[in-house]
Amino acid sequence: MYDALIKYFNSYASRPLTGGEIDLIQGFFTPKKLRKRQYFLQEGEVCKYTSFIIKGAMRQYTVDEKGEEHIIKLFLENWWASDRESLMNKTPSIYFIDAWEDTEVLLVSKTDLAVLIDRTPTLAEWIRKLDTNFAIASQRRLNAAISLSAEERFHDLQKTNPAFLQRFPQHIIASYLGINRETLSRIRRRAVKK
Amino acid sequence: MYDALIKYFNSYASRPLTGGEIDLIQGFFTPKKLRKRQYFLQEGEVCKYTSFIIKGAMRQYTVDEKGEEHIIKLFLENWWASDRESLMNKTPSIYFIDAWEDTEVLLVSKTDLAVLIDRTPTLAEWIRKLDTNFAIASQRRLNAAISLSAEERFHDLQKTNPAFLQRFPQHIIASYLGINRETLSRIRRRAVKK
DNA sequence: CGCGGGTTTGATGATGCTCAAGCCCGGTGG
DNA sequence: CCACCGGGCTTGAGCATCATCAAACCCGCG
Repeated sequence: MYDALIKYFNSYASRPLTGGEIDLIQGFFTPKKLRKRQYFLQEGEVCKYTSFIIKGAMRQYTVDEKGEEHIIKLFLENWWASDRESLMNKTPSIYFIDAWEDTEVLLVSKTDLAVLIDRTPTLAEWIRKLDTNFAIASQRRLNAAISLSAEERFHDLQKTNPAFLQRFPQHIIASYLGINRETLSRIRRRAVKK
Repeated sequence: MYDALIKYFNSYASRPLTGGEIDLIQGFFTPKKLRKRQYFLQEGEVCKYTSFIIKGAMRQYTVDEKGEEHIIKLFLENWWASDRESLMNKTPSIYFIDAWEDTEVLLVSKTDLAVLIDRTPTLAEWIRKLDTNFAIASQRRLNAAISLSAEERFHDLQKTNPAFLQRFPQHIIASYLGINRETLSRIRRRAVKK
């Protein structure tokens, strides 16, 4: 159950977690199962937990006045899903987060995570690296969104996150890329031809 | 010289910096002046320093095959400019960073900053908050880039970063928004009419 | 005065969106 | 076993938005 989490933390660590640390971590994370389409967070709620995905797939998105969903992020195994803004500031979220497949996660509250980070240097190291990686990825994705055409963005995604294409239907991918279903369909047709 | 920096750190702290800590910080940051158009970082270089802007304005951008600049970020006083990806991984940067006005910055190397964070809890607190804020801002900007039209993005910028409009010319703003100069010009004309 | 950097304007065209229809496929119920 | 339904994908026609190209303008400065 917790194996994936421990393995994940160790992959970021310069020294593996001790038995005591592992016990500590296990005490703070609680498992939860989400059915497909089940909300982890709804717009207007305050986000209470960060979730680590053991198995499954999730998405984070906004819904505009016309009822259209705009996918902000997609998550698979070994990713973290939460709305940090809502979590940090205790403000109502502007995002939805839900499961796209039946999903198993490990939950941890903001305060518990802070305690863990405080007590285990390995986790302090981890969160710094995670934040950095996130910053880097955001930068790159923003660059793609601003400077590439729809077609180029799709090919960029094929390179950087091919797994998404296997796990999410096309209309989700299209939204993630900021284009619409029909356009993506045409782009793919053109790509196959060559 | 260092006042702005100390004041800035204190604004993030739950307890003000002690005299000793201030001395420590001052020892690690070195002042530098950049003329307008002077590079802080060029594509292909490895980024060595993080710079804190005392006075002035900077921009971070990529240049595509056609020689077009795509503005990724804009910086003003009390912001931090660096390419974290290059800095962390010691890899050649894919970005340019330069001064848009004559600018004064305080430089700190990666290792020095790590030492500082290690020794002063206030800075450890600061970097966590900074990373979080950055994550939040990226999320929002990405959302804007994906789900808003050119016109909406401009009005969003007017709300969220009005200072940019005062300090940078329109073609820079246009690039930052991912649209071209002419389009921005027309958007503004329409906005004035109303 | 002329030059450079920046902005505006117009004409034209590509890119991507909207709307509408049809197809494919797996699941459900008569 | 077949009909039907829903979700997802494709296709086409027409249109809006935005980019491109070219020209002119504006203004501060040497």
